[in-house]
Amino acid sequence: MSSLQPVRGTHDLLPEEMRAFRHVVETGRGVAARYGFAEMATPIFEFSGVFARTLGDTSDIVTKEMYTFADRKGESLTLRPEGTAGIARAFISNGLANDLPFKVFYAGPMFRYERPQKGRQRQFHQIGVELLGVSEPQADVEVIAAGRHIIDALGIKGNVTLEINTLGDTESREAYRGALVAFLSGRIAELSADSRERLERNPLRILDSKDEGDRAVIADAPLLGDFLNPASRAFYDDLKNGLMDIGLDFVENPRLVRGLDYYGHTAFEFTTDALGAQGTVMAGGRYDGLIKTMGGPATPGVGWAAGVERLSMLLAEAPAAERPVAMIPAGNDAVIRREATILTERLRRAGFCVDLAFSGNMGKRMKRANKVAAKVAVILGEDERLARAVTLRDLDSGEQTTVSLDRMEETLRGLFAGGGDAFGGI
RNA sequence: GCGAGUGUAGCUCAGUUGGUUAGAGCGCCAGUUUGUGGUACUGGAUGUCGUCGGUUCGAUUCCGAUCACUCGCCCCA
Repeated sequence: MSSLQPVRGTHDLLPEEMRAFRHVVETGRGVAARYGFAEMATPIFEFSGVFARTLGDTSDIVTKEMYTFADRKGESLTLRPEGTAGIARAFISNGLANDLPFKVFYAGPMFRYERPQKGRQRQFHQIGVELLGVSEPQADVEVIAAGRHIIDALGIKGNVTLEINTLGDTESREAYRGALVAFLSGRIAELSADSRERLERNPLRILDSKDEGDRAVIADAPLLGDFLNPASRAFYDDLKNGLMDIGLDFVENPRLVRGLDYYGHTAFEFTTDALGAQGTVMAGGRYDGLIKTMGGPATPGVGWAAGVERLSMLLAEAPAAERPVAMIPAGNDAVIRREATILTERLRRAGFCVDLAFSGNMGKRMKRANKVAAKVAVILGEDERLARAVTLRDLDSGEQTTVSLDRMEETLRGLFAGGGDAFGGI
């Protein structure tokens, strides 16, 4: 094993893995486009304030997981830990509030200084959508439907469940927060050390604790549902009805909360039991206060992000690479080699994916053709050259025939189209 | 950040109760077949036994540290 290691929590994407990875991103991009989300990209680093202010200073991401550094001018920059803040910043920077709704899809690397585990890396990749400018719950329904559609289109292994909850509007949430803190303070002795700390910082998160003692206490805790004001309750009901109208199954999870401070109303997660502790595959919610908090015009928003690595690990089957044509010069004669290069380029210009065997005897070159899963071998030797022809061998059936050069592309297309009698009429 | 486990060939793993030349399967390379692949057969190469240090006559094996990964917590995608 080499001493040249990649940085902790980072990984190389070798071609085979990359195919699965790209399939996830391309499927996401394609499905999102059907829902009207146009792709955009923001820089992978921003001024640190973009994240520090928007994610909230109680979130773990801001308090201990950011890759922050000073550039040569002493400016504090941060590698983006998630995508929404950058999109929101771009939305404001570019004055996009005049053209609502604003619907975007994005894909790219994110960075968090965390302890790596399966499905949890320091550099990972997300795809995500954001829908800004619509305060009606139909927007939430559309965003969630796009997410479900992508997961279905990918053919994810195992069961992926949609869990939803409402955090209510600010008024409801503050009322609940007060009640919850009062309740938990009364039973603080029963709480885990982690949760005691969270009581001040982010009490809602205690609801999500995996500690058994905590869970016993939480079972008796007041429910957020009982603190929703009429508007918040109506919003949540509309969301649920909207999901049911289009046949999206969901499970209500009153303990589902969000780690980031900017969320309100809708919170949702798509989870699987196939990834151990990292079961969340896609998550999001509504963030009506975010744009204003960042200094932009008050604009509601809703969106989600999904982990590309997590999704690609769950891919039922990664798409196979395209089957090439193998160009096989017979022998090492300089004239044949030149001719092979010319024909290879000609086929590529004609749209074929061509693997040119550079060296070795014929057997070796054929083996290579087999290894790259070529569909057809184009054999070019002295006989063919003199006849201004090539021999085409179907590597699946073993049938081969010699065709004149001006029929090469046509015959190849026939073979790729799967026509059994592609050699017919030659 | 906390607790635990693992680290031997490109991959999956066996092994040495501390002893001189470290193994298998898969893969890779070559040959049987110098104008024909997949199957089969034959042969071959490859390791600072993660890294550094300690104990020892001697360490891949024992001890310590360190790095990486894995599992749980935390957090989240």
